[in-house]
Amino acid sequence: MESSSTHLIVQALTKAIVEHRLHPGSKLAEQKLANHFGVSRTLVRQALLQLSQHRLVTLEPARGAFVAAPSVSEAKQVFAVRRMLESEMARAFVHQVTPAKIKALKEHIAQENRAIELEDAPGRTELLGDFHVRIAELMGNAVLAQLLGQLISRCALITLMYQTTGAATHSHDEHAELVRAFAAKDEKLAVRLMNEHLLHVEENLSFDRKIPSNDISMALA
Amino acid sequence: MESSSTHLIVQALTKAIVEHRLHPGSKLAEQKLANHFGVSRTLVRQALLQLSQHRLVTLEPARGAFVAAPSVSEAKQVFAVRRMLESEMARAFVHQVTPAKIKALKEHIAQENRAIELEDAPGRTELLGDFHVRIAELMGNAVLAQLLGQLISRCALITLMYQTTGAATHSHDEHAELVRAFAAKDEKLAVRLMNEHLLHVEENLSFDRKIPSNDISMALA
DNA sequence: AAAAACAAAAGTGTATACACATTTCTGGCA
DNA sequence: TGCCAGAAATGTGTATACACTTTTGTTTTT
Repeated sequence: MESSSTHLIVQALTKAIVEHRLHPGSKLAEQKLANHFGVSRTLVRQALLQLSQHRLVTLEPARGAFVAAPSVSEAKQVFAVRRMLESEMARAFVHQVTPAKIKALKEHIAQENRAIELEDAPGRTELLGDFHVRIAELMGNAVLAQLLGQLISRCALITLMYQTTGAATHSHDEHAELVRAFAAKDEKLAVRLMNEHLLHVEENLSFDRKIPSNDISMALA
Repeated sequence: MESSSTHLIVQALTKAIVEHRLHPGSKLAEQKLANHFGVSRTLVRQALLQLSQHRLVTLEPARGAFVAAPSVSEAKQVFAVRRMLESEMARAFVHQVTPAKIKALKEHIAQENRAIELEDAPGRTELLGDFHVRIAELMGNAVLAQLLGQLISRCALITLMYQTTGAATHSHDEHAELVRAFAAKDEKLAVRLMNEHLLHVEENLSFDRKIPSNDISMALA
């Protein structure tokens, strides 16, 4: 893992965006970020470039960087891709389950539980997303895990805006159900549950809200 | 589409890598590239950073950039992801075929044909990969199309090294078969053909070769 | 002659400088 | 008052500078 200065900035900004401390549309001025992180604009620019590739920020020529505000249609496309990818991931996972893997997933779900009970919204959302990445990791497919991670943080920009506690516990329940299907090695059921789960997540989003912009130094403090 | 200076460099290098004019492992010295493109190191660095995110180059701290040399296991993971994604893409595509879309795919296949007859290896490989991206585009899912494009150019680093003319025509035939299944709206067949097609592509790679390094100015001339 | 130590060269990592574009502010004019 | 024009301020885009690291080549030592 690269732990360069640039990477730290990327992580910090990603966290701030995904945890919704930086709102979609907010301007990310290079010098302000540079001051905040105590580095030169050079490193900030590198970080912003990376984030724009992850689609968490958009770069407008000669105008600067802004926190991305994915359109409804883009969000739906991302979810469509997730359903394609993850339903097949579920199918493949069933064929390689082991007691250890089930145990790992159950532990993850226990963590989700804690976050939900504590009403820890950022931690909750992170864990709910990581569940899917964890499956990919347990399959030993790093490429899949990384891809999924990006898709999910891209979704997070949207889901976090609208996901309520109710929707969160619903997701959590479906994760548990999914793990039971895995444990039973029931391929068809697992695939169906994953598909429905993702459809539910998507349905629970209300695609029509206004989001106020925000100040950088506030959000990163 | 952004047509900034940086983007032009990314495209030029991507093309050179995918077309195998720059061999895996080759050093990409910043100043040499800067001289070649007539810009400063700044822009070259940005381009290399982007390419490293696309996994076409690897950045070694304090040592520089090198054309990526994906490991066998990484290649297999990429193919596994492609099978997951594309078999479901095929399924979804069947449910939204139109005569116009079939026509578009047939035209693409005609292009493939020309490239194969002309023994135009780079063009051939590009077209064979683009076939899959074209499907995603016809589905109107830009996210899917972009994701697939990256996966495929990542594969290209490998396939191009080992793919023979024979394998290429084989791929081409399977594309045609796939389109027939689409036209017949035969979901099961389309999904199966796509899966088998990708398995064949993967099987046709021989994962044990030596690749010589290469010089920059030669390759880009 | 081979290996180790040192010196020179080349290259990367980060900061800074400056040209140019955009935004914001101000003053004049209708 | 409201609006437009122009000027100051702010901010981005690219080049350059410089410290530090790696590599390469040379000399010394065994």
